[in-house]
Amino acid sequence: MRTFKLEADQQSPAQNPTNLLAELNPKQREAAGYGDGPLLVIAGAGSGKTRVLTYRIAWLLAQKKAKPWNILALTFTNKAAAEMRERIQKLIGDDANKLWMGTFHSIFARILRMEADKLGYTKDFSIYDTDDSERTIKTIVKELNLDPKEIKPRMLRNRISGAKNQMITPDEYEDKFIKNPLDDVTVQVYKIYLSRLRESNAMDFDDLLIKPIELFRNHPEVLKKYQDYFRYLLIDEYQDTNRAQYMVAKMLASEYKNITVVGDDAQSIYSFRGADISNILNFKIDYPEAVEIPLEQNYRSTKFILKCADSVIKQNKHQLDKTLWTQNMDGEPITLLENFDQYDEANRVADKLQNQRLFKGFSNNDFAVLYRTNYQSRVFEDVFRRKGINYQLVGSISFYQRKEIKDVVAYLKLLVNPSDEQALLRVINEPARGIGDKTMQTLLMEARNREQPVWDLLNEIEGIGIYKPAKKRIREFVDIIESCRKKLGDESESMVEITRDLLDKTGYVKQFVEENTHESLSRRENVMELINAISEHEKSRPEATLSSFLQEISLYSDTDSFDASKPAVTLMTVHASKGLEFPVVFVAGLEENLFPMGARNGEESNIEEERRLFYVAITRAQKELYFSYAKSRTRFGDEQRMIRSRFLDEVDASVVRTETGATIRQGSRNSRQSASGYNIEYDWKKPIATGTRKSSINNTNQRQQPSASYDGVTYDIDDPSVLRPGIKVLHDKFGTGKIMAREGHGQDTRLTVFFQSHGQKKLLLRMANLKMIP
DNA sequence: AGCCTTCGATTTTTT
DNA sequence: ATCGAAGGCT
Repeated sequence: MRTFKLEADQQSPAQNPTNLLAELNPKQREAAGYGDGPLLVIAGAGSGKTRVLTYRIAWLLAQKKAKPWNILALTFTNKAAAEMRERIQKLIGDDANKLWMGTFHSIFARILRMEADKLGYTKDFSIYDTDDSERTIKTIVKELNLDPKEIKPRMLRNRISGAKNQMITPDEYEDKFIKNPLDDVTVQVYKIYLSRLRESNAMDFDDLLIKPIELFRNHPEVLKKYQDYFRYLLIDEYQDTNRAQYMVAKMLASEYKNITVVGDDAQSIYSFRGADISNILNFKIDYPEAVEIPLEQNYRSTKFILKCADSVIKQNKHQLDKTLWTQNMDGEPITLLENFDQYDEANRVADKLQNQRLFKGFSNNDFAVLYRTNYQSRVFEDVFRRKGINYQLVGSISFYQRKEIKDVVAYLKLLVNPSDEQALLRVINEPARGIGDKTMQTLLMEARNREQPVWDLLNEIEGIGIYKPAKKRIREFVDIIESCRKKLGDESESMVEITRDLLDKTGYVKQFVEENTHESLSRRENVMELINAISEHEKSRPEATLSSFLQEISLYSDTDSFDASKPAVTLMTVHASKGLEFPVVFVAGLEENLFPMGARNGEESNIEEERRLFYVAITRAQKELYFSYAKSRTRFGDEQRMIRSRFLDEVDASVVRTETGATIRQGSRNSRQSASGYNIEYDWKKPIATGTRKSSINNTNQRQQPSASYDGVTYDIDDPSVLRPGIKVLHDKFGTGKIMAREGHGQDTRLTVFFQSHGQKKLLLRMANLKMIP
């Protein structure tokens, strides 16, 4: 948002470097134009953090302090990196393409590719995602004759990943942590897992951060090379770095100490994957000469939204004290939507949103619906589809996690990296070609005994005791892979052609065509889409290889696909929304055990992180903010009563209203309920802005068409889902009445209403033309 | 070996 | 409610 405007617009900053920082506020300018040495920028939500980073980079270049390739900027998502690069490009032009800018994972994957031989890897190493890691661990658990049902591979993976993140080796784990049999198993599996990865020429996500440290430690000359190369190091979202990221950054910066970190402790929401908030808190201890610059002016949100956010974060005990302020307007109060169930919730949000679009000139891409867990998106998708509201779903079931995509990718990984055992196991019998479980188990055992990669064994299966027909099939399989692999080195063969050839020979796509179901055809479509992606990668860069494609997609996340310019409502998790902003935000599912989640037995640290997450959600909003919760929700297939989130009791009640204008003051769900169980005690002294507007519209209607036997205030129903048992309504013919029951959804909603003068009536909502009475 | 049925978990959040 | 995995049957 450009709230700030100085005279800078008269001249493009790129044309006149001295004016480059003119459009920043004094604090921002101080940060962006800071000279050499460590710099800590504590940037509150919406305070122009990205702006500072982009201008700082542009400034460094303009001052000729560094060439573009001497600057390394690390972000948390590819999307953030791409956006920053784009912004810098606008300031300085195409030199922006030469900057080293990307996620920790992608940048270090690149470096590891270049230095792979020093670590005993080839540059074509595979990257294992969480799923690959878990499968590898499951294989190990089985080999140890343990029951994967008892010893859950997922749990082991979490433990091992946790250890790796904190850079605890198996030996150290053994020394420090063995207290029970489970720890024992963990160490055992951990050790085998590490060697299995190495044998497979594969790295998991954690390795991409740890291996550079190993590299730099064992090869000081390599470290020196990169220290000299990356003269300026900038790190975004520093509060979410884990131990390994912290270490690698420290190593790179130790020579010149030109390290700028930007972060906000209030927005630390990734501790579950090892993020360590003390990294940012201790920055000044690591670099005593560091200068700290706080950015506290918010340019994003209204005063009300900011006040709300502030009241939330103030509940946290372990939080740096800071207060954001803004010159923006007060704005509208925040509205709380109270709903029956998740369908009611989605419908209500949809109606509100359409209303806002109609009456306030918002468009679809001004809206975001944020929720705690991905599965909540389903209902919204359903309802939005039915109502014809365009939406874009961010995250959730990732394209690259679909089975058919993972299969094809595994084929490609196997081509590029023959040692990739996980890929081999995945595709050797996909589609089914008669190489079954028994055969593979035998081969795996034999491979372990001979300490040989399984793939090597496939070429010499003669002496191994396996089912005869399987041998022939294995030979056929090996032939296919090797014939395709040969083409890899051939300049005249395009990546797309090789892939097509592979899919042709293996019959992978044919199976979908033959099956000819809705499902299988969609799978086929997905595979075609993957081929498109390969084609595009191939065209994008002359030096592109299958290997570079695979590495790129391994680190691609679906949040990267978010497109702010799409004319669609955005649906995503709060986590995915970090760093983004929307004019109108709906925070859905504000219920105990959902948001906050996992708050059993009062683990305070956990709750504090949930609260920070809530804070992140609130601070995404620029102009209007809605909270919503459902009293009942279907989870695991059955209905559950939900209690509204404690967060709703914590927010500053002076800036939040229910849509009928009631306060949401604390304790209302215990002491202020009507007999029907709904809060119908209103505070009309402070009607919310939208309510006032609605009632004035309603008043004009009333004048044209006086209602039966009632002359009090009535309210138009802009959203039918407020009509619930206990609510008083006015009917044109029957006069005043009280809703007794409600059934059906949408167009079909029927209400049972008891009218004082006409008795009980059943009405079809869309025909009844009801008004609401306070 | 491959299909079919049953059973169980799944719903944190992500590179 | 929906999905994948394990186990039993052909």
